[in-house]
Amino acid sequence: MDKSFEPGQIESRWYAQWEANGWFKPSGQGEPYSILLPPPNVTGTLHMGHAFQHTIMDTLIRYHRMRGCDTLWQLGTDHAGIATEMVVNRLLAPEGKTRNDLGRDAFIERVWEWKQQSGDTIERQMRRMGVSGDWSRTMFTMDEIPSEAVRETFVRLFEQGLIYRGQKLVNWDPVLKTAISDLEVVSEEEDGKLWSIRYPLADGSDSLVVATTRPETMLGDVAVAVHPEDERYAHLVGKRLKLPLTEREIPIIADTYVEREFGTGCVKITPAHDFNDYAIGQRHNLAPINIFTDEAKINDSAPEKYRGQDRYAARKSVLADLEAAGLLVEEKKHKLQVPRGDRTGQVIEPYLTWQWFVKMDGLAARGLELVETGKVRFVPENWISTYRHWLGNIQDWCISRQLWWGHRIPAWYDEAGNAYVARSEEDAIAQATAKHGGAAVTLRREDDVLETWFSSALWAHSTLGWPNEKAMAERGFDRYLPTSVLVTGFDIIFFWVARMIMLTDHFTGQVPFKDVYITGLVRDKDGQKMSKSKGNVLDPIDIIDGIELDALVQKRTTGLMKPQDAPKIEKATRKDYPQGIAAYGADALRFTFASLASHGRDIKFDLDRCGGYKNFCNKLWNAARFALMNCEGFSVAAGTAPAFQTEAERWIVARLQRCLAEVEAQFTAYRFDLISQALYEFTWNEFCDWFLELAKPALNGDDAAAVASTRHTVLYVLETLLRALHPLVPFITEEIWQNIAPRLGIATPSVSLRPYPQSTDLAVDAAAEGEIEWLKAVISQLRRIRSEMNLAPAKTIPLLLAGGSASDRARAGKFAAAIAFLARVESQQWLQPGQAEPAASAAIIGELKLLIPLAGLIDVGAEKARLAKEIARLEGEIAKSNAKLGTETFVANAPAAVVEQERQRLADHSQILAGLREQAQRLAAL
RNA sequence: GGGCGCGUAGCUCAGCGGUAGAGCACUACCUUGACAUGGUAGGGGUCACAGGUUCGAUCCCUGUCGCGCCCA
Repeated sequence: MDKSFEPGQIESRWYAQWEANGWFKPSGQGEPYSILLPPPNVTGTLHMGHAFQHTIMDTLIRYHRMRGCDTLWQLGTDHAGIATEMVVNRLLAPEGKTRNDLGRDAFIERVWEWKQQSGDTIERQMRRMGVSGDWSRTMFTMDEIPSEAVRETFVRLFEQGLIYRGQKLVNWDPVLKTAISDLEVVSEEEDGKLWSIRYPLADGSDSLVVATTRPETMLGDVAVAVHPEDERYAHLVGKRLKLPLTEREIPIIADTYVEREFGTGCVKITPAHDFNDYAIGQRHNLAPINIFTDEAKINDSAPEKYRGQDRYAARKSVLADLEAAGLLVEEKKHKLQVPRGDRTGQVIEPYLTWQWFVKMDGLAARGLELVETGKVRFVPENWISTYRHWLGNIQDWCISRQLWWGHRIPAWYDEAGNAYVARSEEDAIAQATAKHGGAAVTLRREDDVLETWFSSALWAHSTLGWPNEKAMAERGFDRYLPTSVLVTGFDIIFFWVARMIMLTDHFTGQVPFKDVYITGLVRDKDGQKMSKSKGNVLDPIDIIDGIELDALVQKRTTGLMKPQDAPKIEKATRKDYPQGIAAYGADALRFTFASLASHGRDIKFDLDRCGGYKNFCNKLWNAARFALMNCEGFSVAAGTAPAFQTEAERWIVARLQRCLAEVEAQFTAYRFDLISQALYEFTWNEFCDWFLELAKPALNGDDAAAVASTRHTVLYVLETLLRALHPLVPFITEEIWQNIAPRLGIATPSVSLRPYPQSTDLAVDAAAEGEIEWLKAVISQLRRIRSEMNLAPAKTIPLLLAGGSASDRARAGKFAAAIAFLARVESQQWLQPGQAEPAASAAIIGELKLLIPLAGLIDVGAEKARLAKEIARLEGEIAKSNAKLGTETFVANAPAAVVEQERQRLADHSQILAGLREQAQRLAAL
């Protein structure tokens, strides 16, 4: 093995072998354990959020696979309607073409070409992360099986009366010219203006003033509303206004929606262009007037002079005309919430269109019930309230999108506009013919497609073959549904988790998954969301492979929506990463993600932390080198248990047992941070820092049995540890394991095929733990004296031991070699009772006194100061204990064990204090 | 306005009714033979603030302040 761990050389090699051997496929044996991959955009690239979640899923899958489960990790990709269509639109732009120039079929052809070309990028990147899913059964949402599921679902829901077509106000992206979901609209505060406009009464007797941030929409006003209890306007309610710039008259109505304090207390009502106004319009039976085209230009419902103007041009014209008419009262600055599409960044227009909807009330009630009754469990469980809140206030789900890329809605229209929903065109024709009394009809297929989340909502059962019985049998529908756990972010609880729960239950009677583990969102180290426009994006692959500064700057500053931000981003990048990014390797990155996966909602990613875990990998690597160097020519037959000859061996096994018990418990609790912490601490602080150090004198000692046993135990514990770590850091553990396993006679081809170590496999020897804790205390005390007395590390010291119990004497004898080696002690000698102590630096452990003679080594003044400090500390502790034990209520009310513990602490501290005081007096007498 | 959550070491975060922890950063010493991506020792916290419950509160309750996110 090389002197240091170099991740790049080993990762690709092992991954290829694992995959080629088919080890990621379900074994078909054991208890089923399955996970659905939230399908990433097929033409996208891997980002930190994916890398994080994939790490969690892979760790769970590898853990359960090693525990003998029949593990299925269902992989797949999503067609991502809007996102993909936009990318292809952008590709067409340089050719000077739009999708309409190509026509539907040719455009879709181009999308498939693009998918062909870029579609495996993210899958390649997932392999770099070590993702051990079953690639052989990966699915794409536009494949035949999920497409059939989509058609079948749509038709059945329609037949059940749960899908309908209706005209409603939706969020409209006027550039993409499609409806988008509420959840794809991001409202942020922006600088705008508030205009006050005077509306005269129709009879000319009076006027009132409305305030608006969108004056152009006045062309579609159908009323002005005031608060019913607003005395200022009470006399006007019911009267009519003459709407400026148009010839229309509109009523003044009263509605409690109006906030009296806002603006003038008069609100213009434009039902076709505002969600609140739409609701008011319905309450007051006012027909909406739509004044926009699908591109947000003024349409023919408005006075002629404004027709064809873009919404912002129209705003200018309207304001100019109002000004000219003397009706513009005021213009002032105003902050307002502006809704923008999260894909395009365009200002979204509430827009009245015909769309397809799923009725949600019944489905939502059932979805709620499944979670409330624990059929689906949220981890952490407080996410239930988010889920509950959304389902409790749910609106019907608008599923149609005016796009071309996606599942085309299986509906056909006749010339009269009647819709026929059917599994095929033949069925639709048959329905239409029947309706028309057998007369031949011409049908036109619905142009719209379904929104992407519609197919994702079926993902749990469609990937298992539903509704095709043959496919269901082949893919293990009965075996793997419900899946074991869904790992996903809280941002898509609504988009995806809730819809999957509702639809999988509705069509299969099963929940899609038993647990939902909700992860936090990966942010940068300052808690900022990572985004291209902020220029703080990290690419997981760059962390694995490393990247030069210039290349990183280049990456971050190209393709920006606002190219003017490039200098700022470049500057920040050069400051944050003056050396670029080093290659940390996939294992370090995975371990970092695991250790950050506490149950919070933000994961602040700090590269320094990743550096720490790369060092951890190197530590493990070198521990293995040590083991191999000391085991040359040593091997045992398969299945031979170590003899655990020495206390140190029995101690490390006991510590390993406790570590494994912790890991088991934390896997159950989905606490990957605590899993990684337990393994990190065991590996570094116990195995490396103490066991391997204690092994050195044992391996170099004269006791042949101890040498053999220690060698065996080093290998045994290391092999067990590698198995325990494998689900988190698969590459490095495989590489090391391949070197270790043959020494133990293990012929298994991969660590991933070995059983996960269980705490119950190992014995805890409490006596050995006590012995080694004593030894650690002695060595720590001696090291502390050495350090505080400024003794050079290489300098050896003589040690005198005084007092002490029989067990102290036995232990000192037994561990003489370890003490000599680890504390650099050249001689060890017991003072006889009554024998005078020389001037010395001292430490006390229970009844035992450790003395390092001053002669030539130690400065008396320094030792006095050291003692004084330690005495003061102990006095503080003792005072605290005394105060507690002196409180009657404490002794009376606290649990006996707590009181006893406090007494013991007082006794221990007092004993040490007495010894140190005696020592201080002795020095004072010199 | 409604809801959820968070304020613990310089930074990122665990913890949780009974002696405040980790990683990184920091200080001193050390290139000894697994590892300087390292070793040894060390410094650093009135656990946001104020009340309350309790023998005992960083932890439970209430309020205040500050900061996020989601929904209106």
